[in-house]
Amino acid sequence: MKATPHSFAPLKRSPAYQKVYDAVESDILSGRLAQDSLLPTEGELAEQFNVHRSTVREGLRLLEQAGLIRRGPAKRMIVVRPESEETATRAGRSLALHGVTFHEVWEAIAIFQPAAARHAAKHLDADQLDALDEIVADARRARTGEEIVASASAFLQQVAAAGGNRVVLVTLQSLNQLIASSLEQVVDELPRAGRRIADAQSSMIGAFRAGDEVAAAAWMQKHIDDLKRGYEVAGAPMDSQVL
Amino acid sequence: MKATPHSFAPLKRSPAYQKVYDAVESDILSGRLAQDSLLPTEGELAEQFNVHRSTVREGLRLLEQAGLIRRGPAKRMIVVRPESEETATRAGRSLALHGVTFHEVWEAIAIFQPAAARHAAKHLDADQLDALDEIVADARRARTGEEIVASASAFLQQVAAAGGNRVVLVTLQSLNQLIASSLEQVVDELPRAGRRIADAQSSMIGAFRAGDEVAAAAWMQKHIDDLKRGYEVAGAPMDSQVL
DNA sequence: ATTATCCTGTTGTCGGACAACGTAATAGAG
DNA sequence: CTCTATTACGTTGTCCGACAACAGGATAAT
Repeated sequence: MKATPHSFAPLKRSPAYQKVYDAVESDILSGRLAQDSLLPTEGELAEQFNVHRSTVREGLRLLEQAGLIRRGPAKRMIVVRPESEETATRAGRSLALHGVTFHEVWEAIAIFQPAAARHAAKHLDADQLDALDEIVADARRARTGEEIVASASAFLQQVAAAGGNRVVLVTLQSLNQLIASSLEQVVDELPRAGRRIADAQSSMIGAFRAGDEVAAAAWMQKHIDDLKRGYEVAGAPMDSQVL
Repeated sequence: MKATPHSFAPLKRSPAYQKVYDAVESDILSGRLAQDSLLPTEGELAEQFNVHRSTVREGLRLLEQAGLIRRGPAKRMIVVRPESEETATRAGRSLALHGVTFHEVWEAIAIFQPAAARHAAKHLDADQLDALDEIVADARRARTGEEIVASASAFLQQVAAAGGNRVVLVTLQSLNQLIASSLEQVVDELPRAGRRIADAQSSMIGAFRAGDEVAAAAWMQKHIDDLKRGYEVAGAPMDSQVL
């Protein structure tokens, strides 16, 4: 046996379009390319990098999917920051691909969202409380399952947004997105649970107004249990995969 | 005023490369394209979709960046599932780009991780407890900041993994990744806090063994406070951006 | 049997071309 | 002179065709 004395890294020669991506990404991350600024035209980039326009375009597609650039005015590409919603979508899809079940998603929400509610109780301001009232009003008006899902999702979202912590918001956003997509599959059976959901939301708002963290968390727990109940009543199996 | 009677959706005609992406993505998500299976060659795809190979390639770049395909043997593309660490990294970078602060990340963890600890107290089995003991032992042995960060991160990870809920795991993974990268910036000052951290971990394990949810959550809270303390002692500003 | 060599299929890159589309500039109507 | 219609132009989206670089398998030579 020769016994490899030292194994060097595979020494990957990345293709040119990757180099294009790296170069532009670097300039975006470092701030040399400001947000909302227009990217040079494909032709200019091709000239600057000294590669063919097709190659530039492949790099642009990478940047596009990475969420770092977007079509701006006149079809030109502009630099943007990845929207949290997109990131949430991507994260959710990744989980879905791994075959996570409704139960896992629901459980994760049951764990995290009450904690977020407790935090929200300390930070919600008058405007945000009004927004919550609005959402509950919508919920009570809701007749179809779609509307109920939408309002429940909006409610959770609003609570997550309280406190102005973007990390908390994005984290819960992806979870809410997943649970919503699951609930939408069984919307027809949800109107039954609509009342219970709205009641829990109302009680929670009461706790928020009183600044009662413990009660807020408890009501959130109940609210989330109601979501599961709706899912179960619809006869959907808890271990079915989300998507 | 003409008064628009009804505004139709912008009716976006997506470019062909986007259609290619959508078509392939759909087949991957639905499972029609199995994991690890080879994608048809660019030429074949071009023929099937009836577009030019350049167009196909742009679509492939989108799929590549989306993490749905990867270069396989003989340079051919193969179908893969996005790895959760990758997703976590991506989510983290997105947040970093939005300029989230250390405080936001820390706060998010302070909100979520104790809740996860409470959940873990109900699900940790003997093996997992042993693994935690191992981690604490490492923590006590740790001299450098790097080692402390690594063990703290491993500890949080292990707690997140308890209960076998992948959604919980992935969610906390990205947060832990972010906080770890911040702490690594100030590792030199961390050894001071090493002892406190290890003590909190030990106490938490005790609570886990006793199945005491409340105590577990409380100790986790303390543990996370210690992480912040370490950061503060290092003189790093809480509102500094993570990266 | 093992190694060196050629062959073939695919990707990476290039050059060029043209239609579709938006924007900005220009001419025309009031 | 303002406002609308039209034209001209710049840029993207897509196509065509071509070729070198490479990896893997088949083949020939040792």
